[in-house]
Amino acid sequence: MNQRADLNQPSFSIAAVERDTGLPKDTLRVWEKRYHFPQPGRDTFGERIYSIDQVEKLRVIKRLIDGGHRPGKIIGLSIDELAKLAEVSTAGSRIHVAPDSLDELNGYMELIKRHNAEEFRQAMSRLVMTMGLHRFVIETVAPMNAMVGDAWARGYFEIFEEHIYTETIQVVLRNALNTMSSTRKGPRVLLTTLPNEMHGLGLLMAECIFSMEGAQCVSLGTQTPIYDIVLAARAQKIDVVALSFSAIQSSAAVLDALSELREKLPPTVEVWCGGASAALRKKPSDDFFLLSSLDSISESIAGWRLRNQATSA
Amino acid sequence: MNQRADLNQPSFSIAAVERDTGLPKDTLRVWEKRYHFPQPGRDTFGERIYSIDQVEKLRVIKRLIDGGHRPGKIIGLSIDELAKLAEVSTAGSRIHVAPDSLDELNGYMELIKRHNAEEFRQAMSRLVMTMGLHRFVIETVAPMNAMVGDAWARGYFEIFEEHIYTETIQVVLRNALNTMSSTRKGPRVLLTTLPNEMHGLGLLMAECIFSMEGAQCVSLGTQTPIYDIVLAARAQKIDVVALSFSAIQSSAAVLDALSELREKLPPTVEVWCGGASAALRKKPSDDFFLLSSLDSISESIAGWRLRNQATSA
DNA sequence: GAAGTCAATTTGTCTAGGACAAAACAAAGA
DNA sequence: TCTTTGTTTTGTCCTAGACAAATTGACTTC
Repeated sequence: MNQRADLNQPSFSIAAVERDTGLPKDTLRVWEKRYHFPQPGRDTFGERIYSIDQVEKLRVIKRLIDGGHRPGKIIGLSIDELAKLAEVSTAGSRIHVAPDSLDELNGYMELIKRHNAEEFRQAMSRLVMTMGLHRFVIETVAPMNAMVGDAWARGYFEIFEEHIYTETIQVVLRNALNTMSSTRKGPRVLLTTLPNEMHGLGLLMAECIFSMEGAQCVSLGTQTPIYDIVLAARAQKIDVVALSFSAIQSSAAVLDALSELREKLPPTVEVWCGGASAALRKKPSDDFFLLSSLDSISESIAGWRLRNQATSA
Repeated sequence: MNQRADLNQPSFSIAAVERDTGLPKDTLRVWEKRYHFPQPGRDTFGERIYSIDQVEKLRVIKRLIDGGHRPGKIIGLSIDELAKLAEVSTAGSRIHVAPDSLDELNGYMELIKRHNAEEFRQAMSRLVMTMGLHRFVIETVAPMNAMVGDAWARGYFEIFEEHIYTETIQVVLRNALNTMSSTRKGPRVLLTTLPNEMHGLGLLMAECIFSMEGAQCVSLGTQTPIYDIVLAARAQKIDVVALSFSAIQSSAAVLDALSELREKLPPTVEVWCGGASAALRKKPSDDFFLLSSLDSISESIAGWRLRNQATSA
């Protein structure tokens, strides 16, 4: 219920921790028993109170687990050791940008950090104009998302700075989308996220690419129940359901949901999935088609056109 | 884990039911004990298996509960009785609009119901042009929000239709916002919602009115932790923090949070609150200033200007 | 008749400890 | 190097009970 009990030392209920970290209550309790972390205090009613430090450590741990580490091995480590581990494991992974543009991107990050929100917005708007929307999304927004995520995990960014970043990019992308005239030639694509997935920026980026490839996009925003995705697909005569996943959710839940969606959707409607979630890459599945990157949307649409050139109007 | 036990009769694990209905696992188990519904079967491992009928009934029940009914009274009813109840419950409620424009608004609702999403969007865009943004927000969007909410509670609208409505209005409003040049004269206003409050449409409507009154808006989107609102207010040199509340949250939690926010914010920064939440109207409070309607934003800004004409640049 | 107070009921969410399948790992064999 | 086996780890489910917060209903007061 209450998120902080004391004045200067904010504290979290188990439900709040679940919301903030993505770790289910059951898991939090069983970790406490098995690994002796986190060891929350108790309030007057015997209910767990997590400190801000514990929540932050849990977030780092969650991130590492999503990246392939195992709970038992890392839970005992200190914050510093975890941070070191995080750097090592992120170092060799994505964020593959040309080194020179990396400097440029870091410059934009600095704008946010120095709270020049307006200047940042103008810089982004200018970039869309000069690079074009397609390159802007793929070469600027995508890597910056990763950088902002890292900066936040490392404690360099505050939550509100991430919010300002997200909001600004959203404004710029939506503005660009508005200026695009809608075609009537491509596949009808329904864009949304499953329940519990609240990150809408990936969705918006996908919508940009889809639209530029000539798809007719219908966005439902975030968190649409499976049953309603099915209803919407029927009502809107959808060809492709495109879903976006961030890294937070548990693999089992994601795959389960996708299997249910596939089952309830007419066989002619395709399911395309993209995003950072490791769940999508675990095993090849017949339940959905994996968009391995934003780039692959173009090819996928071309493929769809080939498959459907006979039937499509 | 497994979603189906039988071939033609899909069945749901407790996790799947939680995802599809929004009812927490704990609640599902305690309902079973107290009200003897739902009474799921068990698989070989003794785990609950819910039938599709049970899930559907749960969805209806959830909707009625969100609409103010109480679990104990309605869980025993049959599907038909529940459906009847849903129609009656919202029959005579608020929504105060001129009767002639009511017909017009109903016409727009019909567009969504008939899934002419594109036509609806165009109609809305046209309205902004002819009425002007100010009147559009207050005379069209505000009452339509209420109508859509009612339609959903009555079961006339599906969730996905509400999503399409929200998404469309958002596109139209953001587009209108973009075409507005930013001034440098008015108060700097930070717009956001507290954690657990995910409805962003009210925020966007407020941002439209604020901007037209010459305020310099900084939006953080939804769900900003209190501590980060304070940080952002300092970093962005904010004069007014504007918060939006929908009806869902509990009064105590809202008032608690507002009191905490007021305490941590510098005294010079004002807190303005608006939205449907009953919590705001319970008692007059020194912690915040109540924006009783969207109209009152204009007067409030005028008042702020008077108070600050000496100090403001 | 409207509004406030207080007790009784309802309802959601937390607690505890235990169980077990599925996933991940490690070690042996082909 | 690749499969196959056994072992450990790990997440999610189970039961049963407790209790505060929210709601209701009866009662009193202005």
